[in-house]
Amino acid sequence: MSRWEPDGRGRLEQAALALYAERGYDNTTVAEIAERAGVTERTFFRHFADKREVLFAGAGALQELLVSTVANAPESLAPIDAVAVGLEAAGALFQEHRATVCRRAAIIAGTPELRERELIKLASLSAALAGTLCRRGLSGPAASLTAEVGTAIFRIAFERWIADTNDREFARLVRESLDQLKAVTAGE
Amino acid sequence: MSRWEPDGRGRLEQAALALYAERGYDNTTVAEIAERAGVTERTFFRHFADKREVLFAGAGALQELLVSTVANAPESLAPIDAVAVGLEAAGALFQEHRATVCRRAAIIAGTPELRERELIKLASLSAALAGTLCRRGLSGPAASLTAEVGTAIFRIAFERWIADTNDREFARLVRESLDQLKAVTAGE
DNA sequence: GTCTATAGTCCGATAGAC
DNA sequence: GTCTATCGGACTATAGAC
Repeated sequence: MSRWEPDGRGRLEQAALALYAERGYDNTTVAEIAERAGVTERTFFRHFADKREVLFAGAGALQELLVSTVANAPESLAPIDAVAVGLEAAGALFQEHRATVCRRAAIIAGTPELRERELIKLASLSAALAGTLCRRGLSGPAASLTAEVGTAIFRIAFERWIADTNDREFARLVRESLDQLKAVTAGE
Repeated sequence: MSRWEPDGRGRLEQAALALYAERGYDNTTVAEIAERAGVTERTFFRHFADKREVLFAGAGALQELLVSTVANAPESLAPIDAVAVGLEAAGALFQEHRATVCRRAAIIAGTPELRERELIKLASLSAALAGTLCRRGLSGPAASLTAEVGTAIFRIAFERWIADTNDREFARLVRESLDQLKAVTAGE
């Protein structure tokens, strides 16, 4: 039996998500989140660098899964297709938590500050991806471009997955977006 | 003769750029910027929504130029090539202010907070571009994808333009990146 | 766990330009 | 008179320092 309830970090994440959804991000103070989680304000800032970061706790795992999947994809796959395989694998991470992921997405979409944070997470994803592609033998500029295109596909597939009422699989939306991309860039 | 020196806004922009470069973004307060510009802190916040925005005053003009160029590009051009033409035109906006643009880029690159803001400006660019492409008759998803790819090319061409010691033309770097993109997505 | 700097908001007042 | 730019000061919350 410990002095504190366990998993303060997890409770902070839940409290934040709930409060942001209830009354909006701007109308929620860190003090309120901490109170609902049963910890002090100070504890919040020990777990999360700032008020936004609490919504992006899972980003690291997503990035790791994506990168390792791409790194281990068959050599025979073209770089862009290796990336697609990685995106499909990453998609599986939130495929089962659809309700929570959607709530979270709605909060982010309605708050410019949070959109900024989301975009820099995606930029970090893109940089990590580019590094992995380099290690697969792609030249620097080509790797950056492929990674950027990969995250663009991720963004758009995710958007469609959220909006989709038919609950189609994320992996399928990735494939569709990739095909469309190939069509769009095939010009000349 | 007016009560105040004219163009307080412009002076604030210059003061901010200078101070951010001298002592870093984090070590500069809004009060200091205002003081150097000869206005009060309050005036700063009437011109700029926050401390970051002062570095992105020109973003609106860039976006307008890009969008109108794409909107007026020949119908015969494939969407992705119309976007490329727009990017080249946008590039001309900073081609002549190389020194200032580079200083600004260096400050942004070294400050995560500013990178976030830059990314959301690019996202706004992408959204505006997608709208224009829709008006050119492209379907929604294809327009979003093309716009995302277009801003990816912009990002990478800009990066290379900044790093380039040979002072190659921005337009040329856009073309090179586009060609590379076509090669990278041509797989299968 | 407390203390503090600073970002950013809100109220109102003032003075010139048109 | 209306419109727009300025200033003054008090106020809250974030975030970092001690």
